[in-house]
Amino acid sequence: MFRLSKTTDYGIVLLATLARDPRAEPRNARELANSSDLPVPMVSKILKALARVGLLDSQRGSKGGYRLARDPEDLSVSEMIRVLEGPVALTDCAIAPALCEHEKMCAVREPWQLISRVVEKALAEVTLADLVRGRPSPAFASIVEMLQIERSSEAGRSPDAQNDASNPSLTWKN
Amino acid sequence: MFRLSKTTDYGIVLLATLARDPRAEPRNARELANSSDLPVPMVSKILKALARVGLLDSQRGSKGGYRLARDPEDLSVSEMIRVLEGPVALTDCAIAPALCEHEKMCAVREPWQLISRVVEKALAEVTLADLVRGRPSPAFASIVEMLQIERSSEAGRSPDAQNDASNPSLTWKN
DNA sequence: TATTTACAGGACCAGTTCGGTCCGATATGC
DNA sequence: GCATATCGGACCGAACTGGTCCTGTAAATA
Repeated sequence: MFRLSKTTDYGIVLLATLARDPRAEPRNARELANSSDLPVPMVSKILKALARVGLLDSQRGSKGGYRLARDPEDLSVSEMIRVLEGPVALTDCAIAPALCEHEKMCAVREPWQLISRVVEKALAEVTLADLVRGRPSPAFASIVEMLQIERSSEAGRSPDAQNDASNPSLTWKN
Repeated sequence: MFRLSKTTDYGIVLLATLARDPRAEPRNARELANSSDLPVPMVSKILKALARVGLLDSQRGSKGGYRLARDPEDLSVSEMIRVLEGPVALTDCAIAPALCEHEKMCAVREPWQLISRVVEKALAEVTLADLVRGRPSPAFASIVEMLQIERSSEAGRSPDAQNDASNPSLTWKN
């Protein structure tokens, strides 16, 4: 139903938890589960997956645990979703045209490809660091601003200039 | 895995098929299945769903069938998705905060709400008429243009001015 | 070296969703 | 009245999801 899977959802929460307070020593599954209020076995499973795809470094043995493998500034939501549940695309034919046997007579393949890329790019403008920082990047903020302007354009260009898109103090809320 | 369900996918194809050549007489499930290259029973099921939610008018009996109930200009992809598989939101907490029991300690709820709304707005900028017409609306085209500029901004503002966003001849491809 | 801690890599399972099929009831046109 | 065609719903098997558990192994410490 067009939702992220719980694995991805929790995975991003865990990455954010790790990014929120960076420490030298690794943090184990139990500790991360507690600070994220998630079930330990599930967290353990997701951490394993994140380590396998290279987003986390794992260390075995006593005092072992997980550490972020990447700079939060260089890890986008788009990439987190991609490694946790595959390419960001609304339809199969937006990944690779050959995946859809109806492509010959399909009237909407090209639109889906473009739409998927728009969604993917928008998600690429949000980094793990943005999530933790509490406000979107200027690039994402300007997308937000643009869409709002586009939507309320029939309202006659109301002077909302004080809420400038380039204002870096824009928060995630609203 | 962050895909539209086949029901939604097929449903939009069917709506596009209906919008592509508008006729006075209704078209039945078999005919629509043939012109869309989709299995008849599935098509029938989806058409029923589309009629139930009001996107199609159905007519029973001989020479019966389905007809678009709405002007293609006034039916957005966002709305098609919403009626076929629920609200456009990447996480449960982006629909209603109360749906998530972890909300108190969740660091990423507000970002998800904003991100979901961005995706929803982008999808709202594409109408059924746009899908059929073969090119995006100027509003959607400018989103595309903006994201591309944003992405290649480190390339030093290359003079791509001939590919203006407001150029209405922009196609869905690329 | 022995012990403890903690991750790796599986298998496994119950519940739900999804794609897909079928049938009786009902409404319409001829 | 009869043929046609949708409506509404039941139904099914397969796949996926969220979630649990167990065994093996690596690292640190005493």
